[in-house]
Amino acid sequence: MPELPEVETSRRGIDPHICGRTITRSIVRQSRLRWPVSAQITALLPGQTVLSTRRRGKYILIETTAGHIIIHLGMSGSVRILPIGMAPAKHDHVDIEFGHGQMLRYTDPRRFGCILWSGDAIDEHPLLASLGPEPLADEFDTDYLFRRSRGRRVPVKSFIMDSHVVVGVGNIYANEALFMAGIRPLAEAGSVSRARMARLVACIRQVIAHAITVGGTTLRDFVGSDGKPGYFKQSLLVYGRGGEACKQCGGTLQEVRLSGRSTVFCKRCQR
DNA sequence: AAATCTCCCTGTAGGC
DNA sequence: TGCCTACAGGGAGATT
Repeated sequence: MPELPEVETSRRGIDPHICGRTITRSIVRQSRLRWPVSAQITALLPGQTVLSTRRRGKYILIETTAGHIIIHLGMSGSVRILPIGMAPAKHDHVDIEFGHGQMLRYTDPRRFGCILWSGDAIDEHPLLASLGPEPLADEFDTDYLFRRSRGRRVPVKSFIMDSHVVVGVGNIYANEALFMAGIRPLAEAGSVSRARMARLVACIRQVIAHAITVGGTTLRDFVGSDGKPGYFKQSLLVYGRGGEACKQCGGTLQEVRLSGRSTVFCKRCQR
């Protein structure tokens, strides 16, 4: 699934192809995504010019002369730049065509993503307004995470996966970061010491930063990802390895379900 | 307020 | 081999 690094890689990939370009037409073949595709995508976009793109959490924000397009890739979504006229495949739900003969094509088999419109101040959009800091931003530090965690009895894994606490930490990275930090996923967030929170912050930043550096290779040509970028398999320490041997101590990795998410950890290495 | 549950959807893996 | 079912997962919104 597209994690934050893939989303950022996608944004960087489409940016030079659409910035400064004028939209000539939008085609919505399937409007039933996470939410219905906003009517403005077809009604308002033609004639507008793309001014810039940026990313907030896992949302791609495309600024146009009339407002912003908000795109989320869900867990199976992708965006590609293709020549206008290329026949759509089964899950190619939306095309945004440009005057220079290219189009932005949105594909999403499981339709957990969304394509929405915001005509007003984008930062005040309900989906974006209360998001936590970016994991690589300066404000995501030990003080911040420690302070936010006090009084919270939720498992620390759920805590760091809460986008209101910090954005972009998906299930894979949460499992990996907690293993790297030596913290049990089910520990109460509020009971994790400041020193251990410092390690957790460092590990989250490290795993995300690493994934961004290698993420570029998996999506470089913007052919749809199959959801399992190659770099994952080889570098995963715990995710998807329940029942297998811990790479650190050799013990058997435990696997439990935590709020519906597969959670893997080592009883010996994580306390 | 905080924690937990539900739901959206389909490709894939596993069982028989 | 082929069919059938269970499962995975981001994350908002409802519920407890």
